[in-house]
Formats: sequence, structure tokens, C-alpha cells
Amino acid sequence: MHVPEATRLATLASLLADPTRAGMCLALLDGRAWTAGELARHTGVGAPTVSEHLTRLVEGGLLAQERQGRHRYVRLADETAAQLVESLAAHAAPVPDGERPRTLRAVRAGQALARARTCYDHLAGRLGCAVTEAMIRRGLLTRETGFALTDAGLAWFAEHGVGLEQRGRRPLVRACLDWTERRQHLAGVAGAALCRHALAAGWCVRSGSGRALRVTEQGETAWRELLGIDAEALG
Amino acid sequence: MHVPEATRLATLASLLADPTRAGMCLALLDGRAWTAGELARHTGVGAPTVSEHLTRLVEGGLLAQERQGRHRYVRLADETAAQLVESLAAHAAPVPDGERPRTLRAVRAGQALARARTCYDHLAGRLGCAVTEAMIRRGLLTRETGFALTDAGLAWFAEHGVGLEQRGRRPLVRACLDWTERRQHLAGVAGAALCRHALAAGWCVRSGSGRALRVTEQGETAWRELLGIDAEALG
DNA sequence: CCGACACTTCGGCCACCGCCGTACGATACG
DNA sequence: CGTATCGTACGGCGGTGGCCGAAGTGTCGG
Repeated sequence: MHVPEATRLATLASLLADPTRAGMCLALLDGRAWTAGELARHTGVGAPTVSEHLTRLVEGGLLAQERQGRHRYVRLADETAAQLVESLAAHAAPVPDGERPRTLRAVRAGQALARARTCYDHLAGRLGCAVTEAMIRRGLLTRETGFALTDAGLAWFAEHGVGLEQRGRRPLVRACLDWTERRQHLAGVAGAALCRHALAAGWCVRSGSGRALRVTEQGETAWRELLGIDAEALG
Repeated sequence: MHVPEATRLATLASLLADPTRAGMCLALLDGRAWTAGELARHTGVGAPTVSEHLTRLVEGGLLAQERQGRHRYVRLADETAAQLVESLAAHAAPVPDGERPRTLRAVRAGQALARARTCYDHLAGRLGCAVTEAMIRRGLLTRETGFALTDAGLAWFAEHGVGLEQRGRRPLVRACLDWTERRQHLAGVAGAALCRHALAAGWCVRSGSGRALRVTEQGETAWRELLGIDAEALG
């Protein structure tokens, strides 16, 4: 019956309705820019196919691209695009046992991702959820009247030198559904600042090619002292 | 390269990647249960087609169904499903002028929706955004440290007899992106309670077949006295 | 200026999917 | 119990879209 909104919605959804494009977007959830070739190797399809997919995703507004010489770098267009991918991934049913990867390498990679990773620009996985819950337990964050920082929380960020500038229209805190833990973790300006700080201070380092993070030795100390988190226990 | 999450994500997205299914889900955003026949008339496709679509949507977990006699009632499965549809609809580009409906009837319906409607179980459209902003202006709601009710806000709900019971795992307040206004409005337990109260007290009544609401005369008085909202000015 | 490399364009193949008409089962109503 | 109504199963048609191989364009490095 000709409802134009339905067509727009379907067009947007169709961008993620293909396993190859979906795999690209999930890979790009690490918040970084990938080249077309890297995505081709990651998804296991040919270069021409990736090229077409990228064109569609860029035209659909999900991805932004920058061309540098003979490379085509793409990344998620903005935070809202990342949220879209995240919320769909979080809502998708968990992978049944029968379809789990069987190679040792793939299992290891999956475990690393579940332990700690970035979700666009903030911390996710068991580490991200543990941080969020520790902050709630210590009264820095509350979900009593909505997901928000308390005064103590604001003081905590200032005290530890984690800057919360850069506020445009973006919310200071936001709840983001973790797609491995199926619980909420901290996102928004505060989540991004904390993640940036953790990387800059060497509490975590990027590990592997994608989103995965590894907690360093000094990171274990820092997380324990600051928030009482036992990073060893994250598996 | 065989990433099972990508397949799950694509499968979920493909449910909304068809204009007919997307139109059904948008219609169901009114939070009520529709019969298969109503959806067939609404979308303009045949009964067999709707039947197949519904089966897919139910199996995919987006819709829940109840069979009563010879009728098949379907509704959005839960709040998270509604959120998914909403966030995709909000992210989809606005309808360009060229594709706007031209018939008087369709234009009227579009204007009514933009003025006031339900979004699953809370208020949306210009009314929903006006309510949210009025609450922020009056210090009942804040977005300073995240989107949350203030103490004054909690008192306001209690004072006006809008019950906030029923808290399970669901957040008390949540921000929901309005897909006509492109601004956030109040959702969550508080948003649902306010909407329920507005309907029960006769401040708004359902209008037309779907999500649209109409502000009654006593509603105009109530919104003005309670929150200083001039409902006439909503268009 | 030439070869290596990264990406793109084109043409064609194949699979899938949305749709309908028809036929059928199941339920309400007189 | 007949009839109208609501929904479902099946077969088939047509369009779309994902994929690749081959050829082409632009860029970097020597």
C-alpha cells in the first residue's frame, strides 16, 4: 500500500542482510579503518565482490570511506551506525553449539573477544561488563533512575585524569548491550574516555587483528586498585 | 571466512529487509496485536504472502503470535524487538520530497502521526518530544549525567498518581530516538506509565487505525497545567 | 618508464525470494 | 448443516542480488 518509510527501512536493513556485508560491519566494529583488501581476506570473498559491497554500504550511509593512493579505507560512518550494528548483533540469537567454530585458532579468537574487546570506541566483553558493574557497586554509576553517572562518578573521572570534554550532542553515558555477555556496559562519552585512557595508560593493548584486547600486567594492578576488578578471573 | 555471528546478524536483518515485512513491523509499532488480514489490507499484498511473512517473523523472534479461533494475532515479541525496529527506522534516511505521498488522505495521516503517536508503549511524535523537553526544562528529567529522572521527577510521578511499579529488568527510563522528530523522547517504565496514564485519564485517545493519537480538550488543559505544554502549538 | 599492486568495471551464471492463483482446512454464524 | 470468512500449503513465475573471472584504471616503487 505504498508506505515510503517501509521502503527506506527495508533498504537500510538489506545492507546488513547479507552474511558478507554483515561480517564486514562486525569487523569494522573495532572502530578502525580497514582497507578493501583486508576485508576481502577477512570475509573470504573476492576483491570485486568486496568492492561492490563497500559501494553499497557507503551509499547507504553506514560506512565512510577515505581514499589514500591506491587504498580504499572504510570505517563505520559514525557512532549511530555502530550502535545500529551492535544492537542488531546483540539481538541476534546466540550461536548454537552445532555452528560453533571447531578449529583451535578460531576458538581461541572467540574466547579472546569474549574476554575483552572494544565496541566501536568503548570497552566491551567480560572486561567491559565487569567495569560497568564495579562502577555501579561503588556508587559511581547508577541505573536506579536511568543509566547515569553519580556525583561520585564525576569526581572519580576527574580524580583519575580521565577527561570528559568533547561533549557535543553526544550523551555523557549510554548503556550498550554487550552481545557476548547479554548485559549492559558503559558507552557514550564516558565509556569512550575510559577506553581511550585504558589504552593510553597501557592497561590494555590491542591484540590480534581486530577488536580483541589483552589486559597487561600493569593493567591488572590498575583495574584492581581502581575498581576492585580481578582481571585474572575474567578467564 | 565462516563467521557464524555474521550469518546470524544477516538472518535477523533480512527479516526487515523486505518492504512488506518492514511495513508490517512499522504498523505493529503501535504496540497492539493485528490480525493477518488487517496486515494484508494494510500492506496491500495477498493473504498467502502475509502468512509466509508472519511465519518468518515469528520464527525469527521478532513477532509473537496468539491464535484465537480463525484469527492469527501477531504483535512485536517484546520491547527489545520494538527498539530494534525503532532504531532502524530512526536511522533510515528521511523520505525525500519526491517520494512523499500525494493524496490528501495520506498527507493527513502522516501529519497526524508526526503530531502524536505511540511508539510501542510510550508517547512519541511532537507530543512525545515536547513532553520530554518540558520535563527536562522543569528539572524532572536530566541528560546531564545520562538520561535519568531526578528526585523531583520521581516525586512528580508519585504526586500525579502515575504508578512506576512493574520494574523487572526493564530500565526506569530510557531514551528513544524519535523517527519523525529526530530527537530523543522518554521511554522505559516511566515512559510507558505516562502513556498509559494519559490514555486512561483521557488526555489522549487513539485516532485512526494505527499508532496515531489525538489530544482531547481535557488533555490540552492537563498538559498545560502539568508541564506547561501548549498542545495547540503542536500543529 | 615499467612492473607490481590495489581496486573497479563488466558480463554472465546461479540461487534465492517475494508474489500470486488455486486449492484446502478450520472456525464462526445463521 | 450449509455458507461465508480467515488463514495455510503448494506450484510456479519473474526479478533481484551475490559471486566470480577477465579485463581495465590508477598509484606506488624502483
